[in-house]
Amino acid sequence: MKRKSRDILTEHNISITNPRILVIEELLSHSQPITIEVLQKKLEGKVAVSTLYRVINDLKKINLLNEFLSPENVSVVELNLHDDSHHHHLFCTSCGEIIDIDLGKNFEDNMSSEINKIQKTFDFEIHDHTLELLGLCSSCKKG
Amino acid sequence: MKRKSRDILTEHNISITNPRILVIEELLSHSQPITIEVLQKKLEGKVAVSTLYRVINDLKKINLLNEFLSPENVSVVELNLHDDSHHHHLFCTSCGEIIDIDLGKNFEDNMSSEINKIQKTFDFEIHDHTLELLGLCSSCKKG
DNA sequence: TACATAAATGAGAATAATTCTCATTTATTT
DNA sequence: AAATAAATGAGAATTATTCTCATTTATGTA
Repeated sequence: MKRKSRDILTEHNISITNPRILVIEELLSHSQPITIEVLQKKLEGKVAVSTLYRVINDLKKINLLNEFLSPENVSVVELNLHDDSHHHHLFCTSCGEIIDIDLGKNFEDNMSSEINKIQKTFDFEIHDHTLELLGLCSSCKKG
Repeated sequence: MKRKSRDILTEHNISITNPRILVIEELLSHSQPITIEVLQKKLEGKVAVSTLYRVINDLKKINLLNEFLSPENVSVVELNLHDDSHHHHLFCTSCGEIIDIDLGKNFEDNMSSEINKIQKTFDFEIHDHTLELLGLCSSCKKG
């Protein structure tokens, strides 16, 4: 894990420091996005809070990390190891779980043509889009 | 305008106060969403900052106002006069302009069926979705 | 219309998340 | 291994938002 974290930093051409390794290791050990609050707790005593924020910004700059907001406006981060970063999020509004999802190719194509129409209507040049789905996860909808 | 603002408050069954009237008037005079910062400037000297936030929360509670975040995480508000609040946003990432958009019925239908698939795949119960488009508005894409 | 009660306001203090500062430590390059 | 550049830690500063509480305003009732 430490090795992998180092390799990631090397590949991205930024210097290898302990805080960066620790942050990446922590994110690697999660398969899903986590809030900054949780990340902070996990690194308590190992990485200063100011450094944590700095590392997050450093990793964002080289596009190794995505940051976005949950429906309650809480900052959430996730590693973006491969450059196929285009995906969407599914939020459980009860427990806060967040799941990365991909949409079917058909649907993404559909969306592209819809976006084309909108570009023309509003004379915009659209570069990106986000789609987020909100609801209850399987355990919360039962409970 | 003042009359209309009063009527809106009456319809929604909350007490009619000056700060509420002023906030609603200000929002009525804008056809598009505006940031809290701008709203604050416009009401400077007329409504205390703490009251502004309180009024925003009051109006949100009765679903008369929507609040959301721009791509730069700036809070943006808009009146929601009719209950057909389902729409999406188009952001200019250069000047910050925000436009309300509706998607074609076909496309929304398409989205519904995609969402159905996702509900099954992840065993979620999806209640809502947001779609935001980011790009350059007609003047920014030229300049 | 006036009174009593409940609700809303203003001003500034408190809080929370994030960024900044700067002296010290750690990486990188040679 | 030394010199230079970059990153870090600790806490101060900043910003947006919420909270507190004494005062003002609105509402319901007689």
